[in-house]
Amino acid sequence: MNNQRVKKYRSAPIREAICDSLKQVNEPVDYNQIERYFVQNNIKANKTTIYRQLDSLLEVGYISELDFGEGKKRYELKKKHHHHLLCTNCKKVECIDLDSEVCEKLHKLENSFLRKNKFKIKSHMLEFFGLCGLCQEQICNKH
Amino acid sequence: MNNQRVKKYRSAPIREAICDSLKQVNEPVDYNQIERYFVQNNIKANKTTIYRQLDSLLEVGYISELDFGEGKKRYELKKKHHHHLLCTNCKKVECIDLDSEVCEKLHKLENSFLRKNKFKIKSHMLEFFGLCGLCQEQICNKH
DNA sequence: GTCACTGCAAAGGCTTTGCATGTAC
DNA sequence: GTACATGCAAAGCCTTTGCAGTGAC
Repeated sequence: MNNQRVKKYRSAPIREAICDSLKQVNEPVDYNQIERYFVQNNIKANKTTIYRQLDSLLEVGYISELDFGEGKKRYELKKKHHHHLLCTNCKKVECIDLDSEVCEKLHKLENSFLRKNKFKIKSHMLEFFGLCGLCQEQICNKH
Repeated sequence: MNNQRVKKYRSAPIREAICDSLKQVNEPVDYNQIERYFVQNNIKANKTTIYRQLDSLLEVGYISELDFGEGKKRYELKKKHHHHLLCTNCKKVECIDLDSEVCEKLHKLENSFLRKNKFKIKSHMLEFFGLCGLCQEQICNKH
């Protein structure tokens, strides 16, 4: 039983433009931000095409898909495992690295799950929610 | 400036039924599972009403809303801070407690963000994805 | 000639909004 | 009589599907 479809990717301007748009920023972006990039750069593309090329990029593992519970997905270039800070006020997302001590603890933890819960961990998601510097100021000034 | 709307909740059978449905299970459930509970128990309720009462329950902090990137929300009775194991195959969600050492590390970390990134953490989300015991067996047997 | 790339229109899934009725306090 | 509880229909948002044309290999 061999399920591995071998898909031959061809040159695809839209796909490359999506990659460019993701390279522009250091944060996970949603569909709308990608569309905005296309408009600003005079690139015409259909919604369907963009979503399909995002799928292709996910398939080949060039990008990652993220969900912060906003009712939509975000995408970012795949890179070294990291985490995010999401400002619940302005919705800005920052990427952060955790110090290795914490990561090590998490990985040890994951192994222990296999023993205790018979659960084989494949990945985890650790995201932080709060207020970025700017929003803290703004909210304090309101009083 | 006082934004605090004082909402007086009245007796609401639908709201209570939602609570009952959540008490039945020890896992975060989605809208469909709540609806199924209603059908099974011969409770008639409109979709809108259910969603609105879920909002009310969120407002008063009786339940929590969760998002595992499934394109829908899950709800659970609010309880002591904990985390989840989500089986990527059968979609079952288990609640887990982390040992206090890990939690402490995470909280220390959160405080350090305020100093380093000027980011005031209000909450975090740590969820694990993998295969539950049953699915591991099933998938192994396939070969 | 197969299959990837693209577009258009439509549908699909989950959730929210608008409007209207009934009813508790 | 205000405002909460409920229902129905419709819309909204994000995403996917179906069908069809073009073009690369």
